[in-house]
Amino acid sequence: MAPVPHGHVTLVQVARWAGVSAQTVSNAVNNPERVAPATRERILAAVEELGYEPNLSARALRNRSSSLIAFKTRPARTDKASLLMDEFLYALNAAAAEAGYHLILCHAEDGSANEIKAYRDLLKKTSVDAFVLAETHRNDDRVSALRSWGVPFASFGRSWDGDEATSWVDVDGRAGTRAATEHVAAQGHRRIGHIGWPAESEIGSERREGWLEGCRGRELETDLQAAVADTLEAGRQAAHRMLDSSRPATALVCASDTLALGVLRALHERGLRPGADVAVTGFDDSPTAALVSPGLTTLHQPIDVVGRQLIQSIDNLLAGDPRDPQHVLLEPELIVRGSSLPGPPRQ
Amino acid sequence: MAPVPHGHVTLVQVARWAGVSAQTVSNAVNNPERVAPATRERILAAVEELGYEPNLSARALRNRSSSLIAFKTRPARTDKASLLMDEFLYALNAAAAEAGYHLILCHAEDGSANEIKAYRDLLKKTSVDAFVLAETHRNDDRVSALRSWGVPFASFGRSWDGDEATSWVDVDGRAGTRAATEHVAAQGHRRIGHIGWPAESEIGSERREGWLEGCRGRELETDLQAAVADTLEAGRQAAHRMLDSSRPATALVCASDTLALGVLRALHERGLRPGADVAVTGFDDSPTAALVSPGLTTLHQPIDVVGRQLIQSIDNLLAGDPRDPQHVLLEPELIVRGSSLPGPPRQ
DNA sequence: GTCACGGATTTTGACGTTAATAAGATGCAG
DNA sequence: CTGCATCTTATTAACGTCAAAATCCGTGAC
Repeated sequence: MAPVPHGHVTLVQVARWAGVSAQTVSNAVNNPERVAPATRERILAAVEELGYEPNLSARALRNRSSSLIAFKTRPARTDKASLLMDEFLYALNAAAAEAGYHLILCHAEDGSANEIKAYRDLLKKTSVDAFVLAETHRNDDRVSALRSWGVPFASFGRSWDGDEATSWVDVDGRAGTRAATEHVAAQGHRRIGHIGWPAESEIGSERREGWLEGCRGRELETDLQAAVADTLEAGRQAAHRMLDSSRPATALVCASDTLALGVLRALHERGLRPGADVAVTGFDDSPTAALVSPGLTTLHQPIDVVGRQLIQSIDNLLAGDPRDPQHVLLEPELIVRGSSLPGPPRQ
Repeated sequence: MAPVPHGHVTLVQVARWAGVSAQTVSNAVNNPERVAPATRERILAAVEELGYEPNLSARALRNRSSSLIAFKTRPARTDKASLLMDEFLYALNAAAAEAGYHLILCHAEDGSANEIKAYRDLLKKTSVDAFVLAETHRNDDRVSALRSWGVPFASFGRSWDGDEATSWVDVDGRAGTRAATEHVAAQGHRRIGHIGWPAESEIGSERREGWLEGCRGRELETDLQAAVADTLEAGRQAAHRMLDSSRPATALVCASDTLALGVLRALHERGLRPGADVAVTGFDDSPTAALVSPGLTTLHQPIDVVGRQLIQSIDNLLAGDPRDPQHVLLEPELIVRGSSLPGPPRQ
């Protein structure tokens, strides 16, 4: 199986074994067409036999390219419900591995200056091939920094500055929220409120737009709306306000599961039943959404597709593919659970 | 600020700038004591001025050591409440960065054979310095593989085989569960049930032991116990059984937040109030625990300490530190919320 | 039979770093 | 003033890989 105990097998050893020069082995591995079929076969057999794997450090040194893709993790805020970044990281890593890349993690304290410094350091030190950004926003310093360095990158989150040159993959929050709104409207709700984020948030604005579109499509009023921080407590208070209104909401479409869970808490405090009395929807399909009683209707992001697409884009970029910047907008999937359905709460 | 636009700065350039040889620059950076103070100062100024960062690929090639630590991500199971691995990854990466390492992610489909293959490939290709394992279990193939290759590693999760040679960091599930049990006993509960995992799970067994110890310390009966899969549905059903008993439980101590959420669902179905009617506790302090109503009493794992300790251990290992394998058992912290307190549910 | 062509293979050198070793400078004892 | 130890700096070579250039060899044209 593994005839070599340790002592990494190198090109030269394979070459000796196959009775050719090191360069020919290199060619057999990287440019098969340059090598005569018979020789190639013999070499590949040797590679197999000896368990040769090219040394990436040497390759990186020689080629100035490491097949490393960098991604910066961020603290898992425990007051948020969403596992999105965890799932994203897994999906991204799986896609990277499939395409022959490795993911290297970057660490920086909060603040884009720190982050940019960390990127630059990593770049100098390791010749990473590309970066993946997440949670981009308007006037994102990271984008301009990476662009000014000429480093390939792709982002999970569209380029909000109308920057056509950036490859990105995003999930259509507007379409998702509209779908949620139309879903509750289809259950007969006419007073549909929206609890979202402040206007500074591009993502929040998109989701609010979706709710507006959903309401307008059915000629429903859109006076019940709140723009609050993404915390459970903020959602709870906003829900109370909308239920205290003279013409209270019978459905609340939220910009996140966290906010929706705040709504559920408010309903609980008022002795109202989610679904039966007030329909509630969230966004992100966090684990919590499936675990609360009744289950929370929410929007699921096709995160594995996002990962694959980003790697795909980076692959194109690195290959110098002419049809360069790709822009991919994916539809989230509405997951209907008890919180938006009338009748006895079901799971 | 950055006088060099791109074109990585190398040792030789710094050397030229400072009027010394490349080796002297290398020494100034890595072995300051070998260089005369005045020269050192001049060189470090040049390093600063030119923004020199050592190229890790070249270093890895030369030294056969990359300052890379590998960690395998696993799929984020969306039916689980816990963000533990997400938080862990962040903590580990932060600690690694602080100590001058980088985290490289490893991908493998489920199954320890795949995982071991992935480890071996990574090792051959990148000369990673060390591995971090998580969720170790009895007869863990990964441990024997890594040991047989002579690769340094440390694990989050103790070595269940009584293997003294492995460095590990773990959280004391037994002490945690005992604390939870004693906490509900202190609220006056006398019929305390336990919903945990099957005996194959070492972690589950530890937690069950903690409950047993807590009960025995107060001479309470221990007949109400269940060993089930870690799903919400299993927790729900187990709770129903224990509440259908002729002498039903008034408190349920669970091995995970997921199970505890199943219990909450069962209570909801029965019209019982968590805390007031039946005390419930979980384990892991998942985001969900803080977000449900009432909040779920649970045990918080000091995950940042785990990360730092693991990197510390690896650092020692790599330094060839003689006081080699470190074993660190940390206490989880009991977070008391409404689900285990009598009276009106509070948050 | 010579020569040009082209495919297959090898040689050479460089990527940036550092261990090992050599060389140079300084000081001090004899 | 010679010789030797000490401290500092420089030279050499190697880590494994691969692009570029050089070499080799067989084919076919003239």
